[in-house]
Amino acid sequence: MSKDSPNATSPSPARQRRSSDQVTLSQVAQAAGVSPITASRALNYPDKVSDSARLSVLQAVEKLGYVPNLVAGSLASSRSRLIAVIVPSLINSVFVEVIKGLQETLEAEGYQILLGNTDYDLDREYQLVRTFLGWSCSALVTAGLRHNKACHTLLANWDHPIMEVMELGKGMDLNVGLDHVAAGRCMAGHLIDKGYRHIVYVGARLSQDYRASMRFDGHKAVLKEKGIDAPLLELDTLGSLQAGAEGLAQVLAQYPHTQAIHFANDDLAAGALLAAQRQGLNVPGDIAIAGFNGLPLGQHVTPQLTTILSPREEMGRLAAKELIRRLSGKNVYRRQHDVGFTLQTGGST
Amino acid sequence: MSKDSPNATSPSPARQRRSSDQVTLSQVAQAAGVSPITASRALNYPDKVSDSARLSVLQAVEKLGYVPNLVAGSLASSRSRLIAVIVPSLINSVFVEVIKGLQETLEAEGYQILLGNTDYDLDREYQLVRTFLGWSCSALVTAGLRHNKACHTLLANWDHPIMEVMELGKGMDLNVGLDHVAAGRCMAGHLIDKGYRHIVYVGARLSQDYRASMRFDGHKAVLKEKGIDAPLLELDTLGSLQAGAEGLAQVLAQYPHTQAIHFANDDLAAGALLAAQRQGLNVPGDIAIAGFNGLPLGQHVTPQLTTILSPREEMGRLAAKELIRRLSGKNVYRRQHDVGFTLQTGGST
DNA sequence: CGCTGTCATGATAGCGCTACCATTCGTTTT
DNA sequence: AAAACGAATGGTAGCGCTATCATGACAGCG
Repeated sequence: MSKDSPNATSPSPARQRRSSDQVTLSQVAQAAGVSPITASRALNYPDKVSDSARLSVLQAVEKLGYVPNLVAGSLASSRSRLIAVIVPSLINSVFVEVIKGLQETLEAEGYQILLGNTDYDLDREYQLVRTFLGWSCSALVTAGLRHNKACHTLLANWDHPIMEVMELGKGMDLNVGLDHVAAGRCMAGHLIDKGYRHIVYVGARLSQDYRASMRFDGHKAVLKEKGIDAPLLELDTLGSLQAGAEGLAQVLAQYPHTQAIHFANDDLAAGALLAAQRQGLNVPGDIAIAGFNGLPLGQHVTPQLTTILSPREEMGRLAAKELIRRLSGKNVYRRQHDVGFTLQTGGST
Repeated sequence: MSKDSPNATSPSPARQRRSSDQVTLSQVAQAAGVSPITASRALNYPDKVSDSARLSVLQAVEKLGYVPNLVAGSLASSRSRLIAVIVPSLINSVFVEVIKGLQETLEAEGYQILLGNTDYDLDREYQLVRTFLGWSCSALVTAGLRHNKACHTLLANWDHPIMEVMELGKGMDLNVGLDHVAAGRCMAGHLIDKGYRHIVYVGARLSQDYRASMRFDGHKAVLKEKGIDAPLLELDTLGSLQAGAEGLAQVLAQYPHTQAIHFANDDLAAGALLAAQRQGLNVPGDIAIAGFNGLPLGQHVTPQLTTILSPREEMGRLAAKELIRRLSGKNVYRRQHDVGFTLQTGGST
């Protein structure tokens, strides 16, 4: 008579399925003496059920050790509380700080982060975006305004918020960042003001780190306005202290008259500064050094590094706040937010 | 007679649902002239269908711009290709490097990372674990062997791989890390060998960063064996260059006879070293300084920092490889992997 | 020639949850 | 007093995909 056992003479096909033996919401509902849908509401919209219902559901959850199946919930509601975050690199601490800002704000609102790393490859970015869309993410955060064609098309047809961070410009949807051309101009202006005329810009893999090349554009423009030549030295390694040391050596060899070096970031600049120190060069007497980012390290070397402070965690936090605002259905008045930057002059220039 | 629906005379209630207007696999199948299940197989198990079927499905995918709904797939198969990664901090670059190692290996195998940050709070960890289990993650990676009771129970009943990284010991399942007590012994031994006798250990928030306090345990044991006192200075800030500078000042004030400082990590140590430099102190003549981690910065300061190199990215890569091995059903012979560490002597001791 | 095994394909039935409506009941409105 | 309303709850039907079993075709084998 009993049909559940494997050896019974089952009349109908009685297809069985791996039943995953997880506690389900229905079981919770049964234990609480309510319908499944009421149990669902008790957990997701607590003020839509009576106090007594809510209480008995929560007790049943506790008693049975129920863990909600978010996959099922997302499928049914097509909402996921997942936020895709795509960055070009995790080595570069700059992106990590933005992630941190995003993280602390989003997690507090109950969102989880799906992390993707493109390694500066736009095709890789497209693949990641495809995958993430498949997870019905609530929103997508990506570093930078540049995407390949397929990616752009995909995102343009996607009806969830898209937040592009790091740089400022006409994005697909929301945008939080800073103006890198202006930052480049700012530092070049500072170097000019200090009286330097032979200035070399040193970057690492500018085709990848195109924000650094935007800063060079700003730098070059200022020098051009003054009728000064703007030589560029591009290193073929990732930005690092080591690369900075090498950059210094190459500049001294190729441009012996150089008075100041404008590095694309603080890792390079600090590397050069420490290398100069080891070689007994006087900074800024023999050579002035400037960076970008405002890493803590720059404030602990002697002389202190002249740099441009970019509010990275703040950028992440602001981006997260704007996303949350949008996701909770509030009106968005400004799609674009400039977080700005600050010139931080140290003894190195 | 006619209900609210725009045009049709629907006899039954004909409940409608937000149809999300996404291209579905069924549509792809129809366009390709096969059944949905064959389309599914063509995408997930390409060698289980005929060449012609696979081709027409792929063409239909391309033509319709189909993006697989991974949520639905996961619900049906109870597999997700998501890996939960839980770390205590993103400020500390050490964890980021482990994440990086995990990331590059897992992403290459088609897994995505769900990132969680506990801020050194075990209750927070429990919440994150609960959430992540709800996503039917394929595996979970967590930094450290310590969990609260609820978390432990939850994980013990979970039938997916669990990887605990950073430290070495009897874990719940898989474990990749290094022996922090031994690392502490190693550095203390080095300092003793160098002839130092007045040695202070300086850490930051040791109750949170209990791995640093394990290193202190090793340190203390060695000193005790030699009959030497092992004073401890605990700072109440997070480890940073700034905190290192403060640590140095406090040690000099409280323990004026100190010959060497064993810092819990390189951030602190480098901060102290740079501060010593600014103050005109001779390192190691006036005070010797040692750290832990082997951050690049340590190799660029003068004198070079004596430290213990921990293979962080390698730890992430190895953990990922072991997980993948397990997830693909292979036998696991060793549940525990010691990635070891290397004493790197510089001029600072 | 029938039996068995392999391959490609399909029909069916869920995975666990929530959107959508319907129902009930007590309260307010006219 | 009848009608209208809102709050709490429940029944039903999917969300889009895949596990399971069933089927038909064809090859190998005694």
